[in-house]
Amino acid sequence: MKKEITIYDIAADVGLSPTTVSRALSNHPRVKEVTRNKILHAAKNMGYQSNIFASSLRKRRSKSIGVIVPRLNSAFQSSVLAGMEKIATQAGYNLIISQSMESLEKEISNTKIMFNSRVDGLLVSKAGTTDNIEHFQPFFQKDIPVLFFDRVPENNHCTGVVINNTQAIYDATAHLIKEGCKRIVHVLGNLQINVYADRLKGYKYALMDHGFVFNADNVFTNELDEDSGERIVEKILKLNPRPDGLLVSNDTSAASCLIALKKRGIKVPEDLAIVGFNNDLISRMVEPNISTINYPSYHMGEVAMKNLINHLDDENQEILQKTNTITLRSALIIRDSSKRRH
Amino acid sequence: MKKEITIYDIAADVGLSPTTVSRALSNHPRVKEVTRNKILHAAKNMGYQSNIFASSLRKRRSKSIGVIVPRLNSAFQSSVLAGMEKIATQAGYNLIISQSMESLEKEISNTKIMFNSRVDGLLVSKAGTTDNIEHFQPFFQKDIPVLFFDRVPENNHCTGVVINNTQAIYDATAHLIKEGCKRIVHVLGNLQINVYADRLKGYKYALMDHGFVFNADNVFTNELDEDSGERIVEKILKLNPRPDGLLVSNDTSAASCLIALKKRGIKVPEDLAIVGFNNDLISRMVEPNISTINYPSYHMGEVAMKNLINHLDDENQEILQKTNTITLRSALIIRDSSKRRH
DNA sequence: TAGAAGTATGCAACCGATTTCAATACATTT
DNA sequence: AAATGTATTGAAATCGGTTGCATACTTCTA
Repeated sequence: MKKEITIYDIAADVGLSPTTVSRALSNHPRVKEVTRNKILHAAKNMGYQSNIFASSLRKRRSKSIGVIVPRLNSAFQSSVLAGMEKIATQAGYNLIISQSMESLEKEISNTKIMFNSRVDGLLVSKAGTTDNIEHFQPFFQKDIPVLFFDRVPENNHCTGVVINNTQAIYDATAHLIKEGCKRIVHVLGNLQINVYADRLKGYKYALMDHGFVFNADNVFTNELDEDSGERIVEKILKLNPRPDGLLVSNDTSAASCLIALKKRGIKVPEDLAIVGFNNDLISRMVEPNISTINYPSYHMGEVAMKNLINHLDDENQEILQKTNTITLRSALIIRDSSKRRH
Repeated sequence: MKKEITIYDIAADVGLSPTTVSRALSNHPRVKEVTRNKILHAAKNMGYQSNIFASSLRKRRSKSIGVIVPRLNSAFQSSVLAGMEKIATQAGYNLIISQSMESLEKEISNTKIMFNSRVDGLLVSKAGTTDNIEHFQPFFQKDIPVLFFDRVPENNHCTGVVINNTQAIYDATAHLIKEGCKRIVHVLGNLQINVYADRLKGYKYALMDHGFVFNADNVFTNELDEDSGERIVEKILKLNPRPDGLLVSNDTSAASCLIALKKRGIKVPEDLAIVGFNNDLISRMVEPNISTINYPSYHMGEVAMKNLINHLDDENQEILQKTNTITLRSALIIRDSSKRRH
């Protein structure tokens, strides 16, 4: 392997000490302008490349941030990541990304790797089965900031960036009621996840506030994947009286339901009104367009990263410690799949 | 900050030298079984955490791999990344990910960052405007393997993982012809990108082989985003005679076209048959389902990462150097949007 | 039993940038 | 001209793990 150019080589070249070279390269003010230029020039000429390992070893920080998501190949998550990457790069941080595959075990293992990689901060959206946060203890102990997004732990020691899931589904439910729905089915994912637990609350509250009685039979816990529609619709058809409103916690599943319904000749929204969640591309592409909750995913990535980095750079640790939750604005988007009045 | 536990602390604790501790921790064979166990035990007890900076500095490798994609928030890319992450994690490599936003400038800057981060290898899908690969020179010079995927440079010094884009569109075109289409429009992205240039070839060859004359008016270069349908359909309607086949280089755009066509009362596939590309979720969800090319994105991520890591681990550098291109199987999936015969 | 061969451990020199403390050079003030 | 202050620079220790070479200790062979 070719020899690397180090600050010592530069120092020898320009006849100064490594100390001065180091200072010049990091724009330390206590180096004469002329000297600095001479050094920068030599560095460029010699093809100098700073060694981040040496630097990180000495400075005890890596200038990198870890991100753990349940799955990389999800429209929502990749949009969040895009927002994070933008901010991180701007601020000179690297992004180390891994996925937990919705498994607590993998999440623990990923957390360890991130810790060993000495990330300066960690951003996490929990796996479905994660019910404790023991495995983040090493981070807490070393005061390495951990910030959760979307799926946050119940524990309120942790800072999280979220939307108001309860409110969002409250609004969606109220909307369906206003459209004349009498029996609304709510389909959601694993209730261990705050996101879904909160939404269920919103559904209940809205029913209550509008004089409806909550009925557990109308709540389905389900995978929300591409094929879920068939299973969900089968269940719906077994209910008597037949539901006339459907609230699905993700647009992919909502679209899948829509297709399954149409296949059976059930009209949307006339026979059954649908509202999805996320405002994914798919909600705008199927027919009828699916009403949904706009989830500002890209923005969530930006906000989460910005907060974490602010915390790191300004050394005003307290801000994040005192902040408990950052709630982003989400909004109901009404489209044809739920318009039953004229 | 609390003091870190180092191998020196462990050494002092068990009454051995740091050398032996280091060897024991990295499973070096020249340490007695008993000694090793004693050391591992102490390490665990004392809460030892290896310092990768010190290790990387000395060993001159980072155990991390860089990935540069045009955009993170794309169904295709995020699926590729998911495949890469799986393999990388299994092999003990970290993933440092960044996006070029389709800009050469950002790609260059990202490349520099990756180089400075001393990734052990680099995986790249080129930005649209990238027409040279000068900026990877530092990697080539230092013999750090760079592997391209999907969007690869023309230059055939580089190893790439791709599908046979020419064949894919050839098949799609031939299919449309077989379905009775006489005038087929092909919509694709920036022709600087090999992916689209190759597809255009496939389109031309297929026309030729079936006795059609290629007509440049039938080729549109376009953004292939969610809103592209309106613009594309407007252009189509200006053509005379009216086209009866549409080959769109991405499913999002194909779906967008489908919607724009339906809005105008043009029947798919009767008046106009459509074939998309990628086999994204959306192609299966719209009505009619869109015929498309199955692009094995997850698999591409796995294969690319596996090859890169093999190369790194086995030290048999030659394999990758001698491999020019790895082509994955893609296949035409025929759905309702292009079935015109009974 | 001497000598060879092998096994287990340690010494000390790295890897390359940063930073504390101190020294020197230079400018300004009285 | 002396004193004080300020701007530049440098020596050396440090971050923590790895590794070539040396040494001590076993075991085996002739």
